[in-house]
Amino acid sequence: MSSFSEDDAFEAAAPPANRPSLSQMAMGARPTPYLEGLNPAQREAVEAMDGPVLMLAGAGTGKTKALTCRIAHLLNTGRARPNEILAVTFTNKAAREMKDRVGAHMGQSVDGVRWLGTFHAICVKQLRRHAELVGLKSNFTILDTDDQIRLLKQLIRAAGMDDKRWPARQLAGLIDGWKNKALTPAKLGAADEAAFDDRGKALYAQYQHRLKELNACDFGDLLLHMVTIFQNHPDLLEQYQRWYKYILVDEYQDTNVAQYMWLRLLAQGHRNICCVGDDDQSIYGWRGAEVGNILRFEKDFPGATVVRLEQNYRSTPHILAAASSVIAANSGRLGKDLWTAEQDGEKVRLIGHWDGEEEARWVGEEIEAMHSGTRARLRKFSLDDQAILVRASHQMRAFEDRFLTIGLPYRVIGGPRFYERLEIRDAMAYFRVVISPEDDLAFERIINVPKRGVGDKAMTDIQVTARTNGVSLKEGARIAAQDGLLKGKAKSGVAQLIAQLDLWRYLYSNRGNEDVISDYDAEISELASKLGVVEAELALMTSKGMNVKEDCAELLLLAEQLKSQIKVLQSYVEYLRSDNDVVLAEIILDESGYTTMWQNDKNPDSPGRLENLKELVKALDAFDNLGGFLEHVALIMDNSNEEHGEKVTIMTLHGAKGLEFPVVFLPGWEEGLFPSQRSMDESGQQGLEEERRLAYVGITRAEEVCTISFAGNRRVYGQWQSQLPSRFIDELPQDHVDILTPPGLYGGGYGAAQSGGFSSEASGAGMSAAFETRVEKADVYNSPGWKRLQQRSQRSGAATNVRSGKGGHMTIDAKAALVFTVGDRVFHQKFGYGQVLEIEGDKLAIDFDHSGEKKLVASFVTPAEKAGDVPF
DNA sequence: AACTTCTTACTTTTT
DNA sequence: GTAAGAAGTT
Repeated sequence: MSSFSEDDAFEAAAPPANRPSLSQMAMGARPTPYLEGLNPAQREAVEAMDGPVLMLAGAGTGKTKALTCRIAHLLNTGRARPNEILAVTFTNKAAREMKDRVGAHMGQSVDGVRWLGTFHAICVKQLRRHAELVGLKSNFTILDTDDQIRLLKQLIRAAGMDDKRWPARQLAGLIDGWKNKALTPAKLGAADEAAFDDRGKALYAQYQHRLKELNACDFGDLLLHMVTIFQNHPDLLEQYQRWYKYILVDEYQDTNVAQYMWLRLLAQGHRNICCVGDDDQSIYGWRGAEVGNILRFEKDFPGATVVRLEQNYRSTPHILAAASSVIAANSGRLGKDLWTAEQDGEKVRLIGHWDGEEEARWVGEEIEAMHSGTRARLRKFSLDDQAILVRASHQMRAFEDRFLTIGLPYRVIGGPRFYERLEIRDAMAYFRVVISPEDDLAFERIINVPKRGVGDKAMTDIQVTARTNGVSLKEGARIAAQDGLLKGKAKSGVAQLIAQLDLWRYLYSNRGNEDVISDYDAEISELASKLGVVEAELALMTSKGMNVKEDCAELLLLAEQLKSQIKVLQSYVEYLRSDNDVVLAEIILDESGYTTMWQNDKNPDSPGRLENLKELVKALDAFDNLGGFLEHVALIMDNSNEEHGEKVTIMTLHGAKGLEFPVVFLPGWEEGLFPSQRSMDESGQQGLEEERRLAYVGITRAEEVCTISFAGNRRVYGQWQSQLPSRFIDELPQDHVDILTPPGLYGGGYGAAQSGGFSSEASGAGMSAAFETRVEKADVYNSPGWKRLQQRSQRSGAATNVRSGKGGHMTIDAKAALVFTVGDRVFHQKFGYGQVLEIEGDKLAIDFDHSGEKKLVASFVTPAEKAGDVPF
C-alpha cells in the first residue's frame, strides 16, 4: 500500500524547506509566551524535561495544556526536533487536539511531529516498516472485529466444535485479552490454555497462523507484533530509542500491558518519558487497561519527578466536592485533592423518578428550562452546553424517543459507528477485493451480496476448490465456475462477479495510463459510429412513414444498448483520467448491483443506507487512492461528523472522558445499571471501583450544573424491573446536594424536598401512596442492594425513603417489601383483577379474571383492596 | 437457494 | 424489545 512510503525515512527527516522550521527556531532561544499562563505545578511539569516525569492530573486541571506546552518547550529549547518526539494518545481526537494546540503554542503548524498519534496509529507506522520480521508483508491489512469473528468462527467449526456453545465472540474476547497482556500463544499460562474447552491455545495459534496466511493482523497485533519485534531485535530497538529522544504519554492510566511494554522498551535508554494520567479516571480496565501501570510508575522509573495538578479550572466547588466524596470510597488511590478558586455555584441536584420514561420526560423539560433560562438562580444555557451522560448506550433510547416527540434537537455521540454499518462494510469489502484479490474474508462477504445464487452448497464447493488448489477464494471461485462445479444461477453469478472484479482491478491499476485510455477511446468511437449507422437507419425508417416503435423494436433496442455501452466506457475513461478513486468506487457500487439492491429494498432504512454509501464515496475524495482510504478507515473508527445546529449531546460516560459541559445530566443511577451488574459480577470489588471512577468522571464533566437522577422502575430486556437507587448516591455529600421534587401525578415520589429528605413529606402527600406501594413491592430480595437495605431497615425501623444520614451522607432506606402470597387477589391497570397462582423471584403468575394467565413483575400489580388508590 | 417464521440472547464501555 | 441466527417452508 502506498500510504506508507511518505513517512518512511526517519533519518532523512529534513525540515520542510518552504518555511522556517521548528528545529531552526528551536536552535536559538525563543520567547516562551506559553509558559506565562501556567500555574506552578503545570510549570514544573513543563520544565522538568529530562528524566522520567509522572504528571498526576486530576479532572479539569489543565493537563492537555501542560502536555502541549511541554512539547512546545522541548522544541523551543532545542532539546528535540519535531520528529524526535514520540507523543502517544488513546484517541484520534486527543491526537488531533494535541497537534492543534502545540501548533498554537508555537505559532505555526507542526507537521514535523510525525510521531504524535494513537498507540495503534504509531504502531502501524512502525510495523509497516518491519512487517517481515513477524512474517507479514508491509501492505498487510488490518482486520476489524467483524472479520476477526468470522475468521474465528471458521476455525471453531473446523475444529469440530459447536459454535453455538463456544461462540466466536467469546474466543475473540479471550484472544484480545491475551494480546492486551502481550501474550503470544507460546506464552500462555496454564489457566489460559485450558480456556475455551481446552482448545483456547490451539485456536489462538491457528488464528495467528491464518492471519499470516491472509497477510493480515488485528488491532491487538499492532502492538503485540511491535513488542515482539523490539524484544527480538535489540539493534532495531536501540535505533528507535535513539530516534525518540522524548516520549510523552497521555491517559497513562489507560495503558494495557502490551502498551506498557512497548513504552518501556522505547524509554529504557534515556528514560525521558513523561506520563500523564489520573488513576481516578481509569475506566478501561475491561479492555485490558492496568491501573497498576500508573500506580507503580515510580518503581519502574526510580527518581521520577512526580507532579500533581490539583487546581481545577472546570467545576464549581459543590460539583468538585461531590466528585471527591464519591471517589473517596475507592481504595488504593494515589490520592489527589482537587480544589478550585471559584466560590459560588449550584449544588449537585438529585432527583428520583417513577420510571425511565418519566426520567426522560423530566430531563427534556429541564433542558428546555435551562435553554430558556427559566430556572431559578441559573443562567440561560445553549443546547450545545448541555449533555446527558449514560452508563450504557441502551439508556439513550428513552431520551431519543422523548426528544423526538417534543422536538428537542439532540445529537448522539458514539452510536453505531459509520464504518461499522452493514452497507459501508459491504462496500469496503468490494474495494478490498479489488485492491487485494487474495483478501478471502472480503470476497466471502460480497460473493452473494447482492444475491447471486450462491448458497451454502456453492460456497462450500468454492472453499474446497480454493483449498485443494492452494489459491485464494476468488481464484477458487473462478475455477469452480469454469470447471462446471457450480451450476445454474451460482455459475453465471460467480462468473460475472469474477469478470467484474478483474475489470475493476484492471482499471484500478491503470489509472492515468494513456495507452489504456486511448484503447477505450478507440472503442468508444467505434461504438459511436455503429450507433450512428443504427440511428441513420432509424431515421430512414421514420421518413418512410413506418411506425418505428413497433416495426423496428430490435433496432431501437440495439441503439439503446450501444448508448449505454458508450456511457459505461466513458465512465471508465473519466475514471482513468481522474486523480483519485472516487469514480472507480461509483463504478464498482453501480456495476456490482449493490446500489440497485438497496434501491429495490423496501425497508424504511434503505434510503438512509444509500445516503451513507454516497457519503462513503464522498469521503474518498480526500484520498489519493482506495488503499490509503482503507488504511485510514481501519484506524480512524470515530464518527466525528460535525453536525451543525444547536443540539443537546447524548453520550456514554466512557465517551465523555476528556470533555466538559456547563450542564450535565447523569441519569440511571441505579443498582445493577450503574454500577453495572456485569462489571461487578465479572470483576468484583475492582469492577465496582472502576464503576465508581466512572461516576467520578461523570460528575467532573460538569462545569456549572450537575443533575443526577434515578428511576424506581425501568424496562430491561423489554421486561419491567424495579430498581434501587445506586449506592453511589449514598456516597454523595449531603451538604453539596439539592434534592429536587419530581413533578406530576405522583407527587413527591422519591424526592420530597429539602432538609427532611425524602421521607415524611412524600409519604404524607397521599398522592404518592401508589408510588410507594409499587416501590415497596419490588422484589428486593434478589436485588444486589438487598442485604445493604436490610441492615439499614433494622437500624432505622420501617420508614421508607431517603433521608439525611449520619456523617453527612445520603441514606436511602426501604421498608421491608410487602410480599404477595399465593391466592391473593390483585389488580393490574391493564388486565384488571386476578388471583396469584405462583411466585417466582420478582415475578408473579396471575390468573386474571378476564385476560387469563399472565406472568408479570410484582411491581405492576397492587393488592385488590388497594386498587382504588391507583391513580390511573 | 431464498424466503418465512421462530427462538434466543442480549445491554456495558472502544482503539 | 430487538436483532441475529436457526429451523422450517416454498
